[in-house]
Amino acid sequence: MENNLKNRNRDPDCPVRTVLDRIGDKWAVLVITTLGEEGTMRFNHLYETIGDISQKMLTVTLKKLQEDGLVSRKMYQEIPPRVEYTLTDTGVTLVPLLNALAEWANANMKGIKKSRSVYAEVN
Amino acid sequence: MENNLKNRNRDPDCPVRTVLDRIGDKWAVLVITTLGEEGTMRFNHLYETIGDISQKMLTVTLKKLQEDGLVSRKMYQEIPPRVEYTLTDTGVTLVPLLNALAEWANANMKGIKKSRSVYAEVN
DNA sequence: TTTGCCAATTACTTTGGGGTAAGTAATACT
DNA sequence: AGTATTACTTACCCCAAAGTAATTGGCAAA
Repeated sequence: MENNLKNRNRDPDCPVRTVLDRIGDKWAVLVITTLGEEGTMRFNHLYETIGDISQKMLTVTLKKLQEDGLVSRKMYQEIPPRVEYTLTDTGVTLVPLLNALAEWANANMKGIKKSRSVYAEVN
Repeated sequence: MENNLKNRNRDPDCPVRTVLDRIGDKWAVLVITTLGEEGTMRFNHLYETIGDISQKMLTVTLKKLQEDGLVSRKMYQEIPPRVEYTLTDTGVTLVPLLNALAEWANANMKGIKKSRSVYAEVN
């Protein structure tokens, strides 16, 4: 409660920013919410479910999420290769927050779109 | 509940993406949470409170938020000019969600940083 | 008369996110 | 022999987002 706004915002280690670097990433959010609904998934399953992500961005995003300990990766020594991705316990705790945002989005999209079109008319 | 994941994700009007376009923006989040704490603020007050945003990005961000109807702008015909920014009712409803994310960030930053450093060592 | 204030705007440059396409390893199938 | 599969990696390129720095307008105070 007694946080100093200025200090918080200037802090290079600001937790909010640390998190936004990941959560603000559209692909990361999509991966987390998708894993949150489907549980464990293989690479191509994620790739097809998300639909418009490229392989490159999926690889990059998964790597970042592993790095942060939000997603775990399990590789099977088989041919053809099999790799499974699952949310970690920490990752799971993020899902309800993202879902809350999604619900907010659903509830407010109409108003936002209307506001945008009104704004566009005036300008 | 019976949402089809694939359809949802391929939908160009997907609410989640519509919202992420704004919420995923680091500056927008900073502006909303700052206004959420301080109430009405003038341009320079926001500028100084956020600290490391440029005037340009603050202007651009405020414009986007107005466009979406999340922030209202009130201009006084005075010299030197005075402009006040306030969250709209819709904008206010977003604050607790963003604060929840901030709390999550605070609670999990330590773990994330540790995970990152462990990951860095291995690779 | 020069400076400062406030809220921008403009011009210019840089960064990097993200796309496409091709390549890779190792094996099984035809 | 040739092709498919899986989970990537690599190389190359583009464009929009964001940063920097200078400028504006109109008035008041030093």
